[in-house]
Amino acid sequence: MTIKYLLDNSYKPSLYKKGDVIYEPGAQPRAVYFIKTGKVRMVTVNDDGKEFIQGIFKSNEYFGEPALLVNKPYLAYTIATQDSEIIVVKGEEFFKMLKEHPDFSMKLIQTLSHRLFYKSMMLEELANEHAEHRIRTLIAYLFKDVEHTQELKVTRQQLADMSGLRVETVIRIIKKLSDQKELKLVRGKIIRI
Amino acid sequence: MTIKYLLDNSYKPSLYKKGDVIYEPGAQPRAVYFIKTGKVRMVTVNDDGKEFIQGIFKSNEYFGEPALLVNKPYLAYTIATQDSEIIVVKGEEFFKMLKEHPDFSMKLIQTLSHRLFYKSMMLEELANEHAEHRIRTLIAYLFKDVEHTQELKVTRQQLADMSGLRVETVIRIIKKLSDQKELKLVRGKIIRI
DNA sequence: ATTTAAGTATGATCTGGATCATAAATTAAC
DNA sequence: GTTAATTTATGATCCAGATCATACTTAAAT
Repeated sequence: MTIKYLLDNSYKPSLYKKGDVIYEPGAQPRAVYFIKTGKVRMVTVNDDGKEFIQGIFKSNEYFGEPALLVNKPYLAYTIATQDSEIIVVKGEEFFKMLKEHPDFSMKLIQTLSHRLFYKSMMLEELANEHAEHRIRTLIAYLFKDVEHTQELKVTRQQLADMSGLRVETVIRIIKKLSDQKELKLVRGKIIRI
Repeated sequence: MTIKYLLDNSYKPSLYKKGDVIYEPGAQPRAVYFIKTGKVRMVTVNDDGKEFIQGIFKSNEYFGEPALLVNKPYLAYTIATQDSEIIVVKGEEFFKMLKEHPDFSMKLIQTLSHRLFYKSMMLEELANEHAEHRIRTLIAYLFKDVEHTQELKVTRQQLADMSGLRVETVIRIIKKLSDQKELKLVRGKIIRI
């Protein structure tokens, strides 16, 4: 719906190549980003260079609004994980869209609520649960998102970066879950059971 | 603004006593809660009974919208931490408010964005940072909220429940921060320096 | 004013997951 | 199709923070 609106109104997408940084922490937000095609990851990086994946966004989704809306510098990097076409909508235009399209405004509220749900869930996991529980929850969540496919297209490293664990730990746990027949491994890929 | 609107329109608050549970995880959301007076804490509880504080809400704030907006069962308990007057606004009325008051809708978007910011910050901390860093960040954040007062009115247990650490660990770290003159302790209370 | 409860304090021990190291298997690039 | 780069795999060691135990201090009930 919203992407359609943007396309219909002849917004031209910018092209980002795999690995390109769309914005960095500390930068002042001036726009909202609608993904026409491609995929990005939003990551915070600590002093040791360890990444934490705050979110993954794909085509027909948008990102970067919260910082713009509260007018605070970005906390995270947003990086294209593959070549992507992204429509960059200037702040004023975005606010205008919100004002003139109450249904879009409502949609945004729901989107933000969804993200809050995910973050609340992960906070609980990181605060209170052990590695195995975290990975179980995360995998269940990721599978819910792709009901048609049986295979998860995430690496162990990505799971680690989403759960605050280390690759080795994730690898060991997935192996264990596979031994316990909670999932299947085919050539390293995680298959739902 | 919003509370004023509700009061002007003669909404009657419900009374909750300290310790009362306003809603529980699993329950289907039917309302949004505006705090007239008092304070509540929103907590998730794991299988071992360990609490994680997802948020604290005080007078003139509201809570419970995300679950209503995405129409999913609550994830957390919300519990009055002191006697509170709370205006319970039914779902339909809340949606009506959103429709009829675009400025309120905009305010909500900003509120949700703020909460996302906080949760992103804490996720990064819990995923990547050690105990001392977590407590430093959390204390700085809490102090920012009360610019006038010099004393933090949170217990070590609350800090533990917000940071995913144990009381003993929090106590030791605060002692250390005090030794390093990063804060002052007066009768156990944390004072800004 | 006293009892009771909640919060702070500190030492000793234990452990889950990090870290380090090394190699095999997949996938991507040329 | 071969080389290079990721990703997966597995063992050995280490350590931050959890856990357990016990005591003291401050605040809240009665």
